[in-house]
Amino acid sequence: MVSSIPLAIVPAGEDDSAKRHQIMDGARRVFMDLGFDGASMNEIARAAGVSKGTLYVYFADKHSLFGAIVEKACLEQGKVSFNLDPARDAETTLRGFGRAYMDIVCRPDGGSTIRTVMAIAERMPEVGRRFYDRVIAHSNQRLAAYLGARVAAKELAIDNCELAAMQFMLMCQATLFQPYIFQAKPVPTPEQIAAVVDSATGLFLAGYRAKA
Amino acid sequence: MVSSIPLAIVPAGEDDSAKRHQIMDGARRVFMDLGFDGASMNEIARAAGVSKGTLYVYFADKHSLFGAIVEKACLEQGKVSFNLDPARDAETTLRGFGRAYMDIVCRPDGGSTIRTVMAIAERMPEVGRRFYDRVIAHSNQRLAAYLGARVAAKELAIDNCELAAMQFMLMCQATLFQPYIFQAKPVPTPEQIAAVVDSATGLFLAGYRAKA
Amino acid sequence: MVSSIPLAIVPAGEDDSAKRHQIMDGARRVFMDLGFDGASMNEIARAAGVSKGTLYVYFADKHSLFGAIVEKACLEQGKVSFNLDPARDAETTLRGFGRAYMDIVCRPDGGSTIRTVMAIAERMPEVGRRFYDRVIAHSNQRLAAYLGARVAAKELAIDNCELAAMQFMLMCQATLFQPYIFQAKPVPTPEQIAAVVDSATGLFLAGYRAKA
Amino acid sequence: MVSSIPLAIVPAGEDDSAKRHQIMDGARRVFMDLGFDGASMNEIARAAGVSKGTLYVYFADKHSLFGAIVEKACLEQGKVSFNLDPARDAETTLRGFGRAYMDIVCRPDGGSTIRTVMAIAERMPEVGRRFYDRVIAHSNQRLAAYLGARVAAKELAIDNCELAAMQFMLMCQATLFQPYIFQAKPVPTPEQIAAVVDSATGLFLAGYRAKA
DNA sequence: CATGAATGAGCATTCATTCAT
DNA sequence: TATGAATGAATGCTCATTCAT
Repeated sequence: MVSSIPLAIVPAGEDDSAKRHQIMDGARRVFMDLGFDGASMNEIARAAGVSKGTLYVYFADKHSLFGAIVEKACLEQGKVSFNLDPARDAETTLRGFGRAYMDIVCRPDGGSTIRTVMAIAERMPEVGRRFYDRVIAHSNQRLAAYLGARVAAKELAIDNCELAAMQFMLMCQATLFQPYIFQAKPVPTPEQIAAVVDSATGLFLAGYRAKA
Repeated sequence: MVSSIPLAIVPAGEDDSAKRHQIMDGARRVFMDLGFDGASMNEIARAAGVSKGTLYVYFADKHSLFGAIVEKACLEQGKVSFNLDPARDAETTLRGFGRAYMDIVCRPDGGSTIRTVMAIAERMPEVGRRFYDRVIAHSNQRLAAYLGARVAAKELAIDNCELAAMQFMLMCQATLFQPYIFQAKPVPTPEQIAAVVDSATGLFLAGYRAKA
Repeated sequence: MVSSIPLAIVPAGEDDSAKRHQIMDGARRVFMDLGFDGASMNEIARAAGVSKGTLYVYFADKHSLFGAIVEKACLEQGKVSFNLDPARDAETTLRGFGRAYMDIVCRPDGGSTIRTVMAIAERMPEVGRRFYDRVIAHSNQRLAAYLGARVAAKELAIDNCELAAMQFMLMCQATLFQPYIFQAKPVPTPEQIAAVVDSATGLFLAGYRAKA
Repeated sequence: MVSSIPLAIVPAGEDDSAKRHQIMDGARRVFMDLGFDGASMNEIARAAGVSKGTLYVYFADKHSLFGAIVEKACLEQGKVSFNLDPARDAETTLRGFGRAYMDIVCRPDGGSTIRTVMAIAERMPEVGRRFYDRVIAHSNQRLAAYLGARVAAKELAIDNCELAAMQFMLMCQATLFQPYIFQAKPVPTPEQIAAVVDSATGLFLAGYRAKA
């Protein structure tokens, strides 16, 4: 009797199969709209266009699926390229960074990701921590590195670049992000963002520009 | 001698009954630990030390109970008295305000409240909005009013006091609040808070102190 | 030591206390409107204007209260006096009886009693049986007795007076009672009743009048 | 020889799935025994031999399940074929109809259906109305049509055939149906039914046979 | 006797997960 | 591999009943 040797072996990296992507796409929409508890596997299966059983072929359980979604969001948000050319002057660069940063933060599913992850952080601390490290701290470090370069270039005078970077990032959110995420005001317009980012840039440079 | 006059009469408003407080205390802990969906009425009853049925004597349903708890948190957080004497100088006042503000925000159940409310804001917008108005916007307005007074006193030069107040409040959180709420770092120490608030105060005044 | 002899002893027949009546009145309305299962002790207490606890002072439980209500309804419906003078001629008497009978049967709470008792008869057979005996069979026997008298008076020729009485009573309901109780048609008007009773009387006498 | 063509294909309409029937069978027994409120979904699941969850795969909720059962009972009771050949003589036909009709009404679950539907009619009027229309009124109309044919054939002289049909149907129940449904007497024997139907037929024809 | 706060078993319903096909 | 029918534990909520006052 001939033992049948399979002609095609599933590649090890089948993790990236189209089906898996399809599931994650559907799941992301449902999780971000309804939160972890509000999302049902039924709804996710429907949104992904697969059967409920298939969900469990690709993901061990609801937690794993959610974790994978957040991981992917981390990857994507971490990949966003800001123009942080160390040779570029601070004012232009900060203005540009601020607007790009706020665009991400206030993008419908950007805000939802933050909200959804924050919501579950108490019960899934590793998910929260990972999101913080990969998205927030990562952006912060990139901006801090840029600021460090401008300090070296003598344009800026900053003691603690990470703190300064975070100060700038948070000032860019002032009056915009919190009302948006608490559903008190609609998503901010580009004009509102520009005005707040300009104000943040002004205040930042007033304090951190190197003295002549 | 027979005393037939009761010395203490239970107030007519049952809203303040001990039982109601007891339930809200237990429910707050459970809601803040597990989120709205994660908290079960069974668990809440156990935490409050009453039967499930009793919960429904005092609150119409889970939403009402949750709403009452958020409302109470709003009230308490809104009642915190900051020393915002309009005659007091900005540096001292901002330092004091910043520390007091961060103490509230980072108090174990302060952060949990913010997280829990933010988590449910998409599905219970009125709860999110109310929390934003009563807690965040309210603090912001109080600080903005103080800043306005210092502008009038010629100590500060600020265009948009509400924006400036929010910028200050957010800078006070820099590197502290987000890691804490995403479970990436433990609750900040008073020393950490003091350092960040000092930096925020310095940056703020560098930009907003009236020119001689 | 003197054993204190109570000055007022609760009379044995305290069953008829005003409170008891008050409770039964409220309970009857609720039971007849909502059925046994649909009626809650809370609603009954409210309708009766007493506290829930008081209900249990007078009645052991919900079943007992319901049983007492039905018993009372039996008593009342059994006491209704029809004009069944044995000397009166059959046509007039049957017409009168038929209308009076249908008035009772279709009276809002008459129908409700029948419906409510019938509904519960499977689970509380003794209640159903008792209602049948005291109300339906009883009316039937009274009419049968009258018919017997008219047979003796040679006006009628009937073999089985009980069967004949029941035939007449049911014919009086034709096209009126069932649609009413199944909610297919509103409660019949006196004119409708009169017409149906007249037809029943005609058919009855055509068959049972003694031949010359 | 290999047969690869399936001989029986499952029909597309899941409405007729075996599981659905199985559930309805179990549910019918429980609903008819305990009434709508008395029946619990737990009990129904047990009686049907499926899990509670499965109930909700096939029926949206308890009301839908109950409605489906009543609907099915309507269908079945409406489908019963009476021998109402318009050419057949009235006496034979009425006797046959009366017995068949009483067999249905007094069949164990016939009475239970009537009782159960009547019980819920106040709170689910559309269910009550539908049962009346499909079962009671429908039988009545078929008999009325037959009577109309015999009037045309000059065998009978009837003014209002629907009323006459109902009179006959109700007379067939005399002394049998009410005691049975109120649990005062057991289900009638065929002999008892025959006797009562014969009496009803006699009375009916005495009044409605066309005069020579 | 009368109260009404408190109870907890029971209800209808949902949903993450499994498994035969 | 993919399915979707089936499960049963868990949920929010109700209500008959009890009992300290």
